[in-house]
Amino acid sequence: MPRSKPYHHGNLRECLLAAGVEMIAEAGPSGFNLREVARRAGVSHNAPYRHFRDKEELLAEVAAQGFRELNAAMLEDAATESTPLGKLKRAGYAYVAFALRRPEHFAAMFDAPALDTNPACNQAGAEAFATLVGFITLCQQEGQMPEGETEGKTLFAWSLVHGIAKLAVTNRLPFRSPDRILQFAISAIDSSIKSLRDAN
Amino acid sequence: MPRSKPYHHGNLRECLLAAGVEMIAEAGPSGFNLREVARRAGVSHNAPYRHFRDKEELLAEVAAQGFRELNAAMLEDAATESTPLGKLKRAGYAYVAFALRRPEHFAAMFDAPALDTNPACNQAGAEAFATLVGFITLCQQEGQMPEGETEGKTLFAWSLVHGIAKLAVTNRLPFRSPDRILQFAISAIDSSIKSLRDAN
DNA sequence: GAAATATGTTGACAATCGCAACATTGCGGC
DNA sequence: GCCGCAATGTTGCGATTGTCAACATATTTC
Repeated sequence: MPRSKPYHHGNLRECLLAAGVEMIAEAGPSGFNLREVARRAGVSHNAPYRHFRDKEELLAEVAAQGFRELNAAMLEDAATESTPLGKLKRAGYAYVAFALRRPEHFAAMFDAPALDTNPACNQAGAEAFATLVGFITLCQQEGQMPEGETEGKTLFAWSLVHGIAKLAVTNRLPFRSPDRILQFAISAIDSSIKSLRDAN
Repeated sequence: MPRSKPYHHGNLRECLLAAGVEMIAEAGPSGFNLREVARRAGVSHNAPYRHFRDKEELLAEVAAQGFRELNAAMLEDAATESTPLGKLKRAGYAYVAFALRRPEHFAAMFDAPALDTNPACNQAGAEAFATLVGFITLCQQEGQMPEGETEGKTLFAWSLVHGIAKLAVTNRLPFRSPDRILQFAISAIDSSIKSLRDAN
């Protein structure tokens, strides 16, 4: 049995991450603090420094975890559709739905400054992006979208859903319920996909 | 001369706001702190509390100032075009350009939690939104866009440019220079406007 | 079994937010 | 012209937090 359990606590690193995810969900990026995370994990306020360089690094790992969940949600939702275009739409829907479901976590994934310098976070983010690229490539291969400019098309789609998600999460959209927001998201995604199909 | 100058400092409130704007530009929302703002204004660390309830309120006013600048930039840029569609495109361009020019200020305007509860900030934000609504209405009146759904169309356009701006500012777009980003923004805006013109 | 290393703890310091108490300045009523 | 009062600014304080340094303890390695 190679390295089954670390030293004292058991596996403090994972516990801290879990506590961090929990705390982000409750307090958001501004209320997030190392000492409380340590408290929740039942260790002293300095124990986290054995596993993370500083608060920022722990937060970045929490964000990375968010990207993985987002990616999983997109893949799962897309799997319920059979056509490439259907999958793409569903992935966009899942993106917005994730933001609505975990607003604080979503904020932690994108708002933190210099977050793009963390390897784990970048990796996880790139995988989520790759999922979108994959769906668009699929659309192109099956003739449901013009060839070429795959990256540009993906960035266009991503920008739209990201904008919707961000505005929704910061309460900038004039809809009262999450359902109305998702409804708007669907119609916006539909419109944008039309423009992706027609133009180049 | 009615109330030309307040009491001791002169007009501390305005000074604090200016210092706040300056500080946001340099340190961003996370590095922003009341005491440094007070220092820059040359007053004690508690003087700001006579003009703002707390740090959050000062930040909200700084954000409101940002919305006014953003709005002015959109109006100014749009004025260089004569057609309604041209104005709309230019406004979107100005939106992204503003975010690139003042990334920290842009972040302060949208990332701060519970920022939507501040009246001044809401007011300024609503005015910027109204500018967009105005351009789209104009497009509809001049027959360059189908009638109806004005708000929905505006939200669609806003979401797109906001997404581009946010992703750009957080370094998520694979472009190296601001110029390349703006170039992408223009093509994305063009695509989206096509879909607004064609579909409903 | 002992040395080295990984992990966790205690204590300290500086910075920050915001409160409370105090000082000063300008205004209105007489 | 003078005095009380409210507006404005200051000093001092406690609580919280991030992070460093020194110390303690458990695990692995030889």
